[in-house]
Amino acid sequence: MLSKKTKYGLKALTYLAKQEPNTPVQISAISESENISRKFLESILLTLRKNGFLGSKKGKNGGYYLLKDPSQIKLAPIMRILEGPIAMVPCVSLNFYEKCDDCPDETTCAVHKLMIEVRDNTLSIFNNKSLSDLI
Amino acid sequence: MLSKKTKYGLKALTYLAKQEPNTPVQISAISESENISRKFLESILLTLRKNGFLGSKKGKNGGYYLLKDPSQIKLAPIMRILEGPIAMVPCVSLNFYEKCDDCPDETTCAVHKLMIEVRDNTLSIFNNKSLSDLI
DNA sequence: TTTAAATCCTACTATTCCGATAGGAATATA
DNA sequence: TATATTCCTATCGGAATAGTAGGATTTAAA
Repeated sequence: MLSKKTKYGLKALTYLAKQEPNTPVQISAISESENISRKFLESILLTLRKNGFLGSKKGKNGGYYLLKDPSQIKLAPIMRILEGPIAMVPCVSLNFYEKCDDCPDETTCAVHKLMIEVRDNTLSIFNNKSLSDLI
Repeated sequence: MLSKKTKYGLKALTYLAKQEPNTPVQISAISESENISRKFLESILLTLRKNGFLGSKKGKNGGYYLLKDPSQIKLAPIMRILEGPIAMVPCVSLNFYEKCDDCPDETTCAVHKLMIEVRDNTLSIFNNKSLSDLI
């Protein structure tokens, strides 16, 4: 299940992608338009900024704006920042790999093979779509 | 992320698929072979039995066995029983649909459309694979 | 220069879910 | 009758989720 954090983050980014470029949009404008708790959204936008997806301007008339053209912002990195691994099991994750406690040998694990296939499918969607595809 | 419950369930079913048909296999045999907590596995097999995937025999020399040929047991229903919805958001789930609080109109929601695509991809894998493909 | 408006930052909290455990009841076999 | 097994309910600690609180900091405009 997608966390609210990720869902709200995607919605906020899509909202920003529809605005005039490089013009700061205030958190409250986004939160009201998208029905997201203002404070929660605040923390989400903060992590998106810290990870290089958003720029911000403080003070009066401040806000957030996209740092790149929506067509240049692929979904996969966003998903990784907000949601974490795209894979359904850590032993199959490209960016968050972890060995399973119970598995002596990954190469013979039935679940492992299956989840690689699922990951590849999902990943190809997130790699081939950008913010502009969500508008 | 796949829950341990689902992962262990799939492993247990795969293990049973490799055994002689209609011959009860004890929980402890599976739990030892697959490195799964015995008590936890017990509860997983119980729900699989209650949902018609497994038969059981009580008492001495009892155990669990598959009710159908492994090639006839598709993965999608197993996933739904153990993991719940296959979709990443409830508003896109075929079997566990729920409306989103924040979305006034699903048809215009960017996340909604995206997640339908992800669901369709994942679902086609789970619909087209059966236990015999995991062996 | 003051005031208001905005982000920034840290910490806290309530609730839910996950993974597991406990302990015994029921049942079947030898 | 003894033993081995599943069946069932209940409980529990820890982690994660979805926020909330409150103030510090910065900027623009009056």
